[in-house]
Amino acid sequence: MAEKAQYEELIRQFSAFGAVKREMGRLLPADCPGGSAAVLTLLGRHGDMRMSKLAELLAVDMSVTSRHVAHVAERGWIERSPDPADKRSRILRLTTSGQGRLDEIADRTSQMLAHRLSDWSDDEVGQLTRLMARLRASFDDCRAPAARPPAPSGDEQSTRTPAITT
Amino acid sequence: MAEKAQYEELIRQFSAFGAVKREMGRLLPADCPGGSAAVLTLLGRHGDMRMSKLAELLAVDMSVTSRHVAHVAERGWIERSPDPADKRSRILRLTTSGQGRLDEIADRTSQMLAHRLSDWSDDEVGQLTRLMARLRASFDDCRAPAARPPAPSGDEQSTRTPAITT
DNA sequence: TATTGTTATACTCTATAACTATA
DNA sequence: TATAGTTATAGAGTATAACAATA
Repeated sequence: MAEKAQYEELIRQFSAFGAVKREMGRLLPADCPGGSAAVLTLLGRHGDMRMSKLAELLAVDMSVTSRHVAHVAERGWIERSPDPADKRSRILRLTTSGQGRLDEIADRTSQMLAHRLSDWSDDEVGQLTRLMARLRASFDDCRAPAARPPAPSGDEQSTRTPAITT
Repeated sequence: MAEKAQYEELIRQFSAFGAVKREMGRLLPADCPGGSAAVLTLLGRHGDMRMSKLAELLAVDMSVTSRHVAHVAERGWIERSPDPADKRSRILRLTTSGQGRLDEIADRTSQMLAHRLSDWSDDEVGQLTRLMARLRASFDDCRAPAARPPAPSGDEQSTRTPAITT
């Protein structure tokens, strides 16, 4: 358990991280903004999946996912096939064209990082990756533990807006 | 120097970090969005400063800084006094009210981190903080590097993508 | 002519809510 | 009634460009 000053310093780094994120975004192709790149990356990483699964991996609302997916589908980078097991669902699949786009993006961003982090050791890059993954996990875990959050309004975090309750 | 796969994994963590950032943003007061909180934090941390200095610390365009500053000034959290040395400039200063607001925000965010990172050691929090600070520095440094990186030898126009050929 | 700061405009990302079509 | 996905709307953040006042 760290001290308050340490948390405040960490929070400042969180805030400053936006500059890094924007710098990365600048080298994306004009027709492939960050949201589209994230969709391609996750489909390339985890293979075919449904909208709901993708929304969970993106950690955004399904409505947001739907827009990003529509954008990449319009450009032919993914296909949406009906799910035979559930006709409400759609299975997302990377096309050959989408794979090419993904490769291009991965090349650009990797080269950029290789340049920017040229004086980082292999181990340091790994450390940052691990710590950020754990950070994300620590935030995800706090969904159901019996702690005492300051605002006990009793709602579960979901990837989508609740349905109407009438 | 790390391998490409390692960079790609790091990039995925960058993308996923958005969820953490949004989670933090949710506990900010309704009248104090992230941009305002950042202004208060930096003024509290570094003391009085001019717009241009604040823009540099925020790592955003001055036009963006101007909007954030206007927002907090309207609420009486900072004061903008004319700079006697340069009448184009304005000196920004945290008011008592603004300091109170800042304390409240720092309390909330620190408590939240203390809760989420309750199983992190003091040293781990420090490591993440240091690595993120270094990451930011590594990006800042690459503004005018006269060095010749090994990968790109003759290819230009990596940042700017031509318009879509409809 | 250059710099400091402001404002207008546009674009991206996000969440909420309402809607459809299935289950 | 509940779930999967879509769409409409609104809010926050950002960058570019045009502008005013001053250097």
